Amino acid sequence: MPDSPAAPDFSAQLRSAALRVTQPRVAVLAAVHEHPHASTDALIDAVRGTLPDVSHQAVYDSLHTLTAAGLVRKIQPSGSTARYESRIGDNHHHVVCRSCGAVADVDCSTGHAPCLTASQSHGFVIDEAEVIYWGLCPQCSTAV
Amino acid sequence: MPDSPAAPDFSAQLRSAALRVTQPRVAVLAAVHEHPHASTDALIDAVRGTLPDVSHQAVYDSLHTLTAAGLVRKIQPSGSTARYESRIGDNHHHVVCRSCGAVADVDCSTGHAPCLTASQSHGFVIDEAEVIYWGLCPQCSTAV
DNA sequence: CTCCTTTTCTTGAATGAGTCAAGAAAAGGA
DNA sequence: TCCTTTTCTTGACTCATTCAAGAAAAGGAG
Repeated sequence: MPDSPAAPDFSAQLRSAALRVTQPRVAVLAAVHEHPHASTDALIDAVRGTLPDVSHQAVYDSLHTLTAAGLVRKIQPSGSTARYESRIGDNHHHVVCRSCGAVADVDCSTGHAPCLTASQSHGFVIDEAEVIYWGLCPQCSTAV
Repeated sequence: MPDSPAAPDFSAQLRSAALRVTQPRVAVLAAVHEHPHASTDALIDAVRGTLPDVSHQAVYDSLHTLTAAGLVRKIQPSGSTARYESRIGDNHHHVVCRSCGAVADVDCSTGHAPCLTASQSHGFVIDEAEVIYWGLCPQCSTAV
């Protein structure tokens, strides 16, 4: 009996990724969905909202596992601790505020796996192009 | 009397940036030029090659100062510690090996401040687009 | 050239995100 | 329901980076 029809079925996501369904993992997955771009610390707090006694380690482990399984994506702009998001597989990018660290999503404008074409690859086999736009968020740029 | 005509004049660079010319700073600047994309740790070692008794703190301070002055650029791909390079002001990007962490430069292919155009800026005032290409370096991709 | 003020460097301790490790508990197939 | 494997808890630990206080060096003034 699904109690929240609108919410994605996290258990099913875990199962289809061949992962065991555990309370911490479901809670972490839910937290990442609820708080896009949240830091590990913020996620630990969020998870403890529903599961008061999870260890930080369980959250770290879950995040690693979920990231490895591709259910969650880890981003880590310079000067920031690790952040996670649930929007995956659509090759989108991020804008990061230099002042407050706020993060927002940006779709890939150029259309076709755009930035994936490096001018010289130096023999590297490239599989992903990560783009981070740096600047100031509305609040910080207004606060002169 | 310049003893190394080919080498950039680091003292002059410091002076024109209105920074005091100190041995640690000159040595750090030289080390960054000699070892592009080196980690802080590697730079500390390099600097101690010429200045055996510098404290790690002096190197950290110098790197901060030089970065703030724009004489050096800091890059920090996910999962890596801080790295520094002396190639600045030409808006180039990087390829990073997922396996060994090797870094190489990539010029901006699209020509005109390319990636600087985000599709939706969410009200952010964007001043820089940072691109990191992820993949495997020649050695790591060959070592099957 | 010498003095004085300011900036920078040394030394040593502290912070904090993230990891490691051993045993206890939970998941899920037999 | 039992058993094996995976995952979680607990608690210690690592390592890049930062903080802080005093000592030393830089460089302009005289």
